[in-house]
Amino acid sequence: MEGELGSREEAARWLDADERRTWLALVSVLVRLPSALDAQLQRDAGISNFEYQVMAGLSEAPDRTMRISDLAALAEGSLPRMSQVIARLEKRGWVRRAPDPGDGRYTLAIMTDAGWAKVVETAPGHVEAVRRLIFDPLTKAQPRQLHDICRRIMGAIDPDDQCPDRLDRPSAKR
Amino acid sequence: MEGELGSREEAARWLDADERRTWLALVSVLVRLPSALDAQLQRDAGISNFEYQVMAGLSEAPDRTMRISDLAALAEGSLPRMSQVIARLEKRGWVRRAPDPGDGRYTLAIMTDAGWAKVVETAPGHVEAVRRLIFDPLTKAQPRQLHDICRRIMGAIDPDDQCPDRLDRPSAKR
DNA sequence: TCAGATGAGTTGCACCGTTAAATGATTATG
DNA sequence: CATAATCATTTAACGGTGCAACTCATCTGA
Repeated sequence: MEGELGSREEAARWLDADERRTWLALVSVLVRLPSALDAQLQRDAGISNFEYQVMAGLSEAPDRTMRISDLAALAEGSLPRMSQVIARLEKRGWVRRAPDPGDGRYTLAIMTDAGWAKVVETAPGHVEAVRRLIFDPLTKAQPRQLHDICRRIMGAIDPDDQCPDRLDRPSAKR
Repeated sequence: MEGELGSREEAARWLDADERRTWLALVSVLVRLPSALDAQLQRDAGISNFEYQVMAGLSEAPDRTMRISDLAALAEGSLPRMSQVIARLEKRGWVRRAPDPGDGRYTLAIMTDAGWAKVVETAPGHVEAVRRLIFDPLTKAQPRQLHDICRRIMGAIDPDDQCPDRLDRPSAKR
């Protein structure tokens, strides 16, 4: 059991040299980009990237209010995780909970004024980081290429869920 | 403190609509692709993606032996993390430890025959997943575009570390 | 040779995420 | 209308990761 790898699994199609280079480069980005973004937010705002995404999503919702389950879907996280995140944000005074008046099974997460202020304060630095790490180093044509590539990969991962359409800034109020 | 966002931080440059779409698509990939790859490995082989990267890296080293610190650098993980991963792999009989004869400060991680067998057995399914999720949905031109984009982003994150040059299969022995 | 400095690795602790079971509310069914 | 089934959320137990403190080996400079 050592030579000729692929004796079963119908002789897997290995990656060629170019594909391997591409794959390794992608893996690096997959590992380092999230941690770089997390580092910026943690350092400058004391929150995680995930927490920021939740805050940003909530800040753009009507009345800055959303059901926890919708928020979980939006931020692509599990329900228990979202429950804990909301608990943390609530403890910091940025969000409060209320049962959904229409259906008591749902819990609404409501962003407080302090939460809104936090997003407004945090967003510019975060967007700046996104721009610096992603858009600045790319040529004019590459963002479009990247977009197409990401859509195709997402299509392969999950034919449904074509990435939620959400803004990434505190919705310019009014 | 609520309107006109960006009163400080010298009026941040917001993302325009195209950039935002690209950014959201990339975020989805950043979240879902690693978890999809993890799911495949967990389901078919009972190991995490990170553990597999470590095993794969070790399987290609001379004598299937590497210093733990080099392995940590290769897999882009911290030293404590690598120490624990090696401990897990050792417990499963796939790796053993030995002090470096040349310099007792280093510890060598040595892949056992069982570990080699595990990699040989696991690799095809993993490569298949990589191919299915990434290369199959892309056009002929896109892998090269993706490679260039990733290199540029990595350059912005960390001008050094131009992603380790490592293979991604059990090096065909001999 | 010996005390201190450096460096690899490990360990303890806190935090975060996942999974599975528990809770509370609502709807379906008899 | 009572009971069961379903759904959103929470809670509990467990595993993995980062950080800081600790151990041990080696090197440095008298």
